[in-house]
This record gives sequence, C-alpha cells and structure tokens, in this order.
Amino acid sequence: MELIITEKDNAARRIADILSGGTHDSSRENGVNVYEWGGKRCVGLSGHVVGVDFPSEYSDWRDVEPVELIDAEVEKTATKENIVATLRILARKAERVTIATDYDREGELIGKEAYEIVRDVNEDVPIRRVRFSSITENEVQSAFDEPEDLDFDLAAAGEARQIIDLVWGAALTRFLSLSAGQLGNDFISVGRVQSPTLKLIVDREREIQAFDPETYWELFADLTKDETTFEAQYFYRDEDDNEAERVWEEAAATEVYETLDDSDAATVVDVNRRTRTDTPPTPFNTTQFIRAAGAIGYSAKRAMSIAEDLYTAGYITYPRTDNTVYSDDLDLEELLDDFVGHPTLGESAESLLEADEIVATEGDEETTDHPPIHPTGEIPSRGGDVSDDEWEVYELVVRRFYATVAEAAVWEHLKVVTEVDDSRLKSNGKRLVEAGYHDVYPYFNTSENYVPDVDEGEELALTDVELEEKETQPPRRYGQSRLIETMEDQGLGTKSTRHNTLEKLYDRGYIESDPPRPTKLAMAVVDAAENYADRVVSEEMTAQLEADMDAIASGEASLEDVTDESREMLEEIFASLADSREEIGDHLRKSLKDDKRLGPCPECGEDLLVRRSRHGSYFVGCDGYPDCENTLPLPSTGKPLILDDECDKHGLNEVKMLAGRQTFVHGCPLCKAEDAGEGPILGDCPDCGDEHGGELAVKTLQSGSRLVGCTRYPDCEYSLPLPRRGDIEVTDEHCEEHDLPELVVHSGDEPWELGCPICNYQEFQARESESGSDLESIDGIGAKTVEKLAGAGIENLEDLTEADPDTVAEDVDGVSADRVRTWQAKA
DNA sequence: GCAAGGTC
Repeated sequence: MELIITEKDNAARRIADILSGGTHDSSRENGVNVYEWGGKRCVGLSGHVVGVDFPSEYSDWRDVEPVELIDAEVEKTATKENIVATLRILARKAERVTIATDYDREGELIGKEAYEIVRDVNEDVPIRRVRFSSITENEVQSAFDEPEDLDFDLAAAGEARQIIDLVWGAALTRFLSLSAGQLGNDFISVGRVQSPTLKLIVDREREIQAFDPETYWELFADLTKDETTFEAQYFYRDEDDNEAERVWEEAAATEVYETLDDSDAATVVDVNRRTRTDTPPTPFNTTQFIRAAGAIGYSAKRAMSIAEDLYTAGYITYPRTDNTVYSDDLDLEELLDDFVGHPTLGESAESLLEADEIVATEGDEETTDHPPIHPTGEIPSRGGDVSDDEWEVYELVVRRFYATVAEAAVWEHLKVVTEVDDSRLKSNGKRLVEAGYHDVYPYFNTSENYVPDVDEGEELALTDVELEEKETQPPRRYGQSRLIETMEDQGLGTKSTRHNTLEKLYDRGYIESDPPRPTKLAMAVVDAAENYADRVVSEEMTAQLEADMDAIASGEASLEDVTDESREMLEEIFASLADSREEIGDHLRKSLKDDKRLGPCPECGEDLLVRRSRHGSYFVGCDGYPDCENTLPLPSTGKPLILDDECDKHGLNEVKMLAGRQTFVHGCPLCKAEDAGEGPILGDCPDCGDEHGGELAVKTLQSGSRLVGCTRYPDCEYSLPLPRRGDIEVTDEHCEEHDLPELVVHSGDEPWELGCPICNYQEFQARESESGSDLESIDGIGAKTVEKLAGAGIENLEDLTEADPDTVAEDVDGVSADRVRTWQAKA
C-alpha cells in the first residue's frame, strides 16, 4: 500500500481525484478523511500537527525566571492528536510513503513532521517527496512521475525559526507581564512579527502627535469657453523649478488674488495633450486581494474568512498565496467559457472571448506555493449557495481574473496653462478614451475631468476667483490593508498570518478602532522594547532570520549555529533588562491605567476608570476604591472605547460602545447618569394602581437599559420594555384602551412612533409567538438565550452566522465563544 | 496564560 500525505484535506481530495481518475473511495477515521483507490491511500494533515514548546516544569510563570527560558529545552509535541494517531495507523501498513505537502519552506517542515511520525512506527518504509505548485492534472502527474527526496536542510531552516520565535517571544512576554503584574488574560505580549508591526503603528502615531500644522493658501478660478466652464488653479515655479500650488505667505497669496480678481480674461499660453496607457492589474495574491476587498468595505479578517469559505466550497482557488503569475496549466479561455451565459458575469466573459488572443498580466512574484487567487469555474448561486457578502467578494475575484486578461485602458490628458499678467493657472483634464479592463473591473475610479479644446493665444473668460486658506495635515494613520502591504514589504509575517497578526494586536489591547490607533499600553511596550530590546521591534530581526534560514537551507550553517547565536543575543538583552524591571513595570502599569482613565472623580478627585465586573460587564469605577465607592453604569452592549472628546460639564472623556454594526456613542457616563433615573409619570399602574396607587414611569436602569415600570418597585414588578437608544418623547395623544400617552422615539433620521407602551408590548408578543425567532430552531438556544442574544444585536440566524464568536462571548453573559461556534456550525 | 506558522 502506498500512503500519500498532503498538507490539508482539500489537497488530499483533489490529488486523489487526479491520480485515481475520480474513482477513489473515501472513509473517515478518527475525524480524518482517507481517500483510497487501487492500492493507494491519501490523507490530508491540517498544517502543522506538532508544535514546539517548553517542558512542563517551565509552565508556571511565577516559578520560573523568564531568563531561564533562553536555555530551556524545546520539545515537540503533537497538537493534532487524532491526525497523528491516524497517520501512525496508516504508516504501519504502508509499503511506500509519498509526502505531497505544499511547495514552500513551511510545507517542507510540515512534510518533515509527517516523515518523523511515519519513521517512528515504520523504520524501513521508503519515503519520498513530490513538489508541485498548483493542483492540476499536468503538474501533479509529472510530480508523481519524478519523485524527489525531502529537503532536510530546508525543514531545519523552518525549525530554527520556530525555536527562535518561541524563545524570544516567551521570554520577553513573560518578562514584561511579570514586571507589570499582568498575569491573567491580560498578559503583555511581544514577538518577532507583532512587535515591529505595532511599532509601525506607534511610530505613525508619534508623527501625528508631533505634527505642527502650517498655514498655506491656494487660489482657484473658473474659466469659460463657449459657455463651458472649468476650473483652473494658480501655480508657480519653486526654487527647484518644480510646479507648486501652495503659497506659504499670505501677502503673496493676496497679491495674486488681486491680480486675478481684477482681470476678467486669461490667455492660453500652453496646451499639452498626451495619451496614457493604463495597464490592467496583475493577478491577486493574498495581500492585493485584501487590499481590493478593503476598498469595497471588508476588513482584512472578514475578507480572508469569506475567501476561505469560497475556497472550501470550491468556487475559488486557495486564498493564501504569494504568487502573482498564473500557471501555464491554467487555460484562460476555458475558464472564461465557464462564465458564458451567466446572468450577471456572462456578458463580460463573452466580450473578453472576442479578443484574437487571450493573454494574462503577470506580477513580480512568481512563487511555487500556490497559484494566484482566481475563480475555479464552479459558480455559486447568489442567495442560494452564498450570502450577499460572499457573492460580492466572489464577484471581485472573478472580475479581477477578467481584468488580468482584458485590454489596457487609454486616457487622454489635456493640460491647459493660462496667464494673467505674470500669474499662471493650470487646468488638468482627463478623459477615458478606451475603457479597456475598466469595463469588466468596475472597482477603480474612472471619473473624468472635462477641459475643453482650446488654442494657444486664445482668451478665456475668468470669473469666480477664490483664495482658500488651508492647513497642512498630519500623516494619515495606516489602514488595515496598507499595514498588511507594509508588513509584506518589510518581510514581516507570511501570506497566511499577516491578517491574524492585526487581530492579535486588537485582542491584546494594543490597538483600537479602524483605522487602528495604538493604546497607551502599546506606546509603552514599544518604548520599553526600543530601550532594552530594540531588535524585537525592528524588521531587522526578521531580515537577519531570513538570511540565517537561507544559510541553513543551503547547508552553509547549521540549526545549532543559528539558534545558539540568537540565544546569546537574547542573553545580552536580559543582562541589560535586569536592573530596569521596576522602572519598566511602573511605566507599563501607568500606561494601562491611562488607557482606562475618563477624568477626575467628582466625589474624591481621584481618577474615574473604565472597569470590568466579575461578570464581565463594564462600568465606571473610582481609582480611590475602596475609600471612594463612586460608580457609574455603562451600557451592556459592546466594548467601551474612550474618545478624545471631553464633556464640558464634568471634564470626563466621552465613551463609545463598540459592537460591530450596533456601535454607538454613549457620551459622558456622568451626564448619562444624571439624565437617568425616574422619568415622567405616564399614568396608573394597571397591576396595582387601583389598590395601592402605583404609577407607571419611564425608568433608566444602572445597566443603561430602559423600561416603563411601576413607581412602587420592588413591591410591584410590573414593567414594559423600551428601546435602548434614542430620546423618548411623551406626547399628548392617549391610548383609548389603556389611557396611557403615546410615545415617540427619536433616534437616527426617522422618529419611530412606538405608541402606547402596553399596546406596543402586546403587538411585540403577538409577533414573537407568530413567527418565533428562527434562532430557536437551533438546539441549545431557548427563549432566554434569544433574548440575551438580541441584546447583543443578534436577532436571527443570519446575524448569528456573521457574528464574531469572541465578540458575542464578551457581549453576552454566560455564553462562551466555543458555544457560539457550535451554534454557528449548526446554523 | 508566552511566538509564529500551518489549517478549519
């Protein structure tokens, strides 16, 4: 029996398809798919099935000095036990083993991990390695016709990286966490990839903070020819003889303004016309895909998660790739043919097929890992197989493929320079004369700017001269996709990990919002690293590691050479850290507090801080606790973000509640608390009004939620629900049946007529019992849970499947992220 | 409870 091992199940199935001509059987053992035909079995791993870690005696952070980790042994242990077990069973019976993991460095290491598992149970079986960069009939067949050997040096290069990353990451993470006393879930992490990435964000923030705006002036005017008016901008030649538009002295700007304003005509002194070829974009690698998806509103995380789903379902190729050159095996025409006749994607494909010859663009990176991301030709049905979001991303991938085989576009640029005395104005026109690839790829801006045909010497009417005072702007924060591109440029992370690294920075409390902003903690961590362990926040560490890995792969250095040297460098860092533990810890602790500070406590003058209760909900508490017990409530939906805006009345920072699509600005918690409490009386309580004189009032609870309740609470628990947000207006109209005033909720643009609160509640109950929530169709979700999920903005199955399990777990008491994942799987 | 790299 021959055993073939691939990196993932998907690859195993497709290779089995190709080698068996589609005749293979499949079975499931230990939760692992095994494909079998004519004396062969093929099984897929799930990436790495073993990982590196320290022996268990190092696992207690308080009992081990971080520096001890540097020379600690590093062990390999199974991380996917079921897969390892299955592999052992299959390997015992194998007469030959073929390793067919991905064709890149990490694939070689994963292959070696499989090799060692096989060898452990079968000493003599021949083990060979096949390499192919796309799973096509041609490539796979020829790879299996000419098998090679595993490259142990290349695998060792990967192992060196694993060891260095673990030792540096763990030792420094523990050092910072211990020095600041952050030992629970809120440890302070450091790593070869995350820390330089964080430094990018922090450095930009420092530039923004240090930025000193400068005032300048720009001048504009309207020109008219034959009743067509177009805009012109004043420019001059600076000392380097470059064209400049910004005037830095007000007097100079005013002088030009007066010259222009006094004149009612300008003379054309130069007309420059040129055509520019706008070449189609290159095939998608992961980074460029994330960037394009970002431009249509998808976060890096969401874009990758959708791409993974589309890949697993067979609609697009593997989404984690560095390659920007299609394989020779890809038949472009055949792939276009698959879309002919499709209601929305067909027309473009048909027009592309009319070309005499179909040639694709190529990017700079031609790698062996996987093909560029492109559609497979299997087309999902919108709304059936895929959601609207998934369809939008799928269409992007299809249209990007179209663009790569489309014609270039042609622009015509027309620059007209006019003159008034010595002052010059310019007008830049552009027109798309050949739309080319833009016809099939409508994601780029193709707006035109019309400037009419004019001749040199012609006089044009000059009107509406404007002098605009402006300020230079600080550099812009990195957006997520720009960060991922910069990481790629600097060699930080890989195609598979860059977007995860950003998520990690969010989870660790280092960045907030989008575009990401660093927290005070992040600034302090980068500060500390710059002062004592500069290497770990510099992209140099990765560059050096890459060079060392190349040396190992080529046999010029050994794994021990490289890891020993790295350990020595870390020893030196720890020697310099030893004396500064206190100082670093103080700075980190202070920054952690700064991230939570709202402003002075009105009762004692200490700081009011955002805190988390034992149940996980957020509230505002005083740093003077237990001497000062002042607290303020925060809404129960979302995670609080402290804004820069301060409330005029109390000098406290305003708070925004981050909850995905439900995100809203809560404002100053003290103002909110003052407005809260018992609102207007609406009328008699239907339960106890006659007997005890209870009345109904609008109430706001500590949690921030609101209701109509009885003034005799807790003796009378009668209550009716109210929406969480919006101002509630009590009108003069009364409900005839219940004799209560009609209510109107003002939130967003449209006021919402809620009506009599009793009628409203009855209607709500009627609706609920009629439809029920489709969430209840899932085992394990009852009416109580439906109610709790609704509080987090999850009202139906669609919301649930799209929700981020970790966020839900944070927002909903008593619900873990794993439980949410189980529901999602069922949904 | 550490990292980064695979994959789901």
